[in-house]
Amino acid sequence: MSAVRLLDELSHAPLKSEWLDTILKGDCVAALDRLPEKSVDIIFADPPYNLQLDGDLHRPDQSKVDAVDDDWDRFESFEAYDAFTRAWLLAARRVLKPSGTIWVIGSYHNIFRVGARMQDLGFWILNDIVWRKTNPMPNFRGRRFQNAHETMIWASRDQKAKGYTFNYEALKASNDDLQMRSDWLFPICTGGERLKDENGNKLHPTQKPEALLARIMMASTKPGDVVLDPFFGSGTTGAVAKRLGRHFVGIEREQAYIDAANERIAAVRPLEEADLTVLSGKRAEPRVAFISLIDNGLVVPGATLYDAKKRWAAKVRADGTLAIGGSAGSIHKIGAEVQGLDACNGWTFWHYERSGGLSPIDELRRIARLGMERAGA
Amino acid sequence: MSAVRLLDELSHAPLKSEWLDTILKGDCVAALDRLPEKSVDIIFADPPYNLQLDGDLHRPDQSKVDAVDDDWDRFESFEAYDAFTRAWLLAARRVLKPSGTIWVIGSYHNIFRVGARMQDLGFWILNDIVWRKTNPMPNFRGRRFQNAHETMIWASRDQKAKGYTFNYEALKASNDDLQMRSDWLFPICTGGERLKDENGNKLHPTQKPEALLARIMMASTKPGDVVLDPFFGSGTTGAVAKRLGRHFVGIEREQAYIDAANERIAAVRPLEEADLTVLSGKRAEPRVAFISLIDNGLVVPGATLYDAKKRWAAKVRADGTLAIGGSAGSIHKIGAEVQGLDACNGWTFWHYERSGGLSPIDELRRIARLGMERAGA
DNA sequence: TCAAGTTTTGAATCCGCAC
DNA sequence: TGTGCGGATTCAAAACTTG
Repeated sequence: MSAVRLLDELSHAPLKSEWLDTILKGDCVAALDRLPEKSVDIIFADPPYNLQLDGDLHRPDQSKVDAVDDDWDRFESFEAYDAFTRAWLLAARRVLKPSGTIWVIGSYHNIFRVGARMQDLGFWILNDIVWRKTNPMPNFRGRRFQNAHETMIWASRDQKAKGYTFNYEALKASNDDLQMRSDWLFPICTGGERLKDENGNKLHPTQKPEALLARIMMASTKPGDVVLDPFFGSGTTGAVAKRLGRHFVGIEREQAYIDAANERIAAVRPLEEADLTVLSGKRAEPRVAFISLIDNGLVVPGATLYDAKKRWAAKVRADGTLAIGGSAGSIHKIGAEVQGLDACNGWTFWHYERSGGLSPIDELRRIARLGMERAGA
Repeated sequence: MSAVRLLDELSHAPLKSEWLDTILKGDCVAALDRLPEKSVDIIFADPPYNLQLDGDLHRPDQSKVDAVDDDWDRFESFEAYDAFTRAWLLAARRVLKPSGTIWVIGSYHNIFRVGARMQDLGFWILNDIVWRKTNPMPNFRGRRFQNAHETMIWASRDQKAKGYTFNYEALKASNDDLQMRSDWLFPICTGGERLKDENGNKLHPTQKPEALLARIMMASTKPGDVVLDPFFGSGTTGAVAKRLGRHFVGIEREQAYIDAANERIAAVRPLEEADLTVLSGKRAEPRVAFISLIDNGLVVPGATLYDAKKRWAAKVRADGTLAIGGSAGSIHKIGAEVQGLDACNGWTFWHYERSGGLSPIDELRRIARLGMERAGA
């Protein structure tokens, strides 16, 4: 693999072959237009999400949330965002080989608009993939569900496109011999992997985890393929491509990001060819919510639960809380309350009645887990 | 809850009040237009997915997969599907209360188009929710990832809409005291829950699991609310609404589905009202003004309040304000000021001296609330 | 040097009533 | 319809501090 080079941002001439494994500086569409048509095997795009944030958000401890308020994420309107999306998708499509595929990541703020534009332009959606975050930011005001995932769209160039790369067998082998599902579980990018600036602050507000890109490339590219990233940012795509023996092309406007990405990629050591076969994903231990026992029919609303000695009896409500006397709350809260303790494991404290007598609801949790494990919860 | 009734499909006159807990037969938009505006609390919509299936799909054992190939799932083009989507969303929006919310479920075939149209019409997305299936159909050809989830969009009527129902505390209590995430795990609808026709075949190709609808209603409705489902199908929404003490309105074109849904809903026994109580948090507690503690004699003018570590001491004045140094104001303002913060909860920050040491004035608020309850305030 | 406790932080469309 | 303000609200993991 050749060294990382930086191309002249002022030129508009078509590029020859020296663009492989380099970062093109400049506007996304202009840079794409300089690349030869049908020249890249896959595209990974992490475009601005158009978050439309309004005012500050504080945590319960009054600290301020460091929001994404960069200029590049501000658009006048949905129409402006749509026009931007259409333009870069069109330019990207020209560059993509007929058998190539494209990945686009987004959140609910933008992904629906992006997906609709992709379909309008003739891209053929193969899957939507959910990146479930192990450690998402909470919802601090308690007014919505915790936004715990992002969505990726995987599409071929058009409906009739054949021969795209999908390493089905390798993915299956890496997933306990089960075919890989459309929901993936990864932590967000933190720790040593997260690039920092000279002040120790995060260099880029939306750096993606390398594991995510590795899964994508292992699934939909072959060694030696060319991966294009039109919103290169901190260069995760380039770092993973180099490590996995793929070529990359990045496009990025900001010099600070380009410099950091070049340095980052230069430090990457490619894997030995023999190690490129299978990369395994991480599994999390399944957590069972009490309400899922109700969902599964293992517990019925209105049922009574007891402690082991039947000193207390509490009623299950449809919302998944327990009620006893005047108070209601989670199985843990109510268990603690009746005992006058600060904390209590409701799973082992509360019991349900069955033929032989009382059994802890933890048994029901075990049963529920059997179903969840199949889903890799 | 009144019995299920079937309304005349030919009439176009506006409906009076007899539409509650009934299924309206006919075209979705025409039926919506007959309902009063701003009359339903939430909408759950499971529109046609526009699957665009092309030819038959066979399992490895050569058996044919029973695909969704009904007429109602066929559209000429994306444009036709968009027009259909826009029309029913617009009609649904008129019927929704200003503080109401809407849920729409779909797959990658249609959800991006639906989501974009929703944004175009002014709906404000609150979350996208991923339904992860424990038992999805495998991908038989091994050319894509196993399509193991569907996506739901939860949105308010418009950006400024306030006061929508979200039972945050109940959801959290039912989930091991962790806030509910945007990825949910449920099995697909099978077994006894799945409606069968006279030949023992599935009655409806896309019957949704009741647990999914129960989670939705427990999250975003109160008992007695009205739930509208403009694509009623086999009536899952009605069955769950009745069981959970909510009203429903269904719209459906096919008589066979209407008949099956009516029969199904008639067999549902509602839960006891006591089991339907929704856990509410501090936000729902009655307001207590700090000065009422003085009125009640729980705090005496001239008393000194401290923070937990006695770093600051402030004096209570007869008008219900706190004074410290040169400044005076509410318990919250002064608490924030001494800490140099923008905001502060004075009830938990300030403490009063008693025999055992310091106690937060929030304790006094609780005592005051008990008095208010006795007085029926 | 290690263990234990504390602080920090991450793509966030994050309030509702009274006046 | 806008403005003011009371006061409610967080999970996982890394980084940092203390013993």
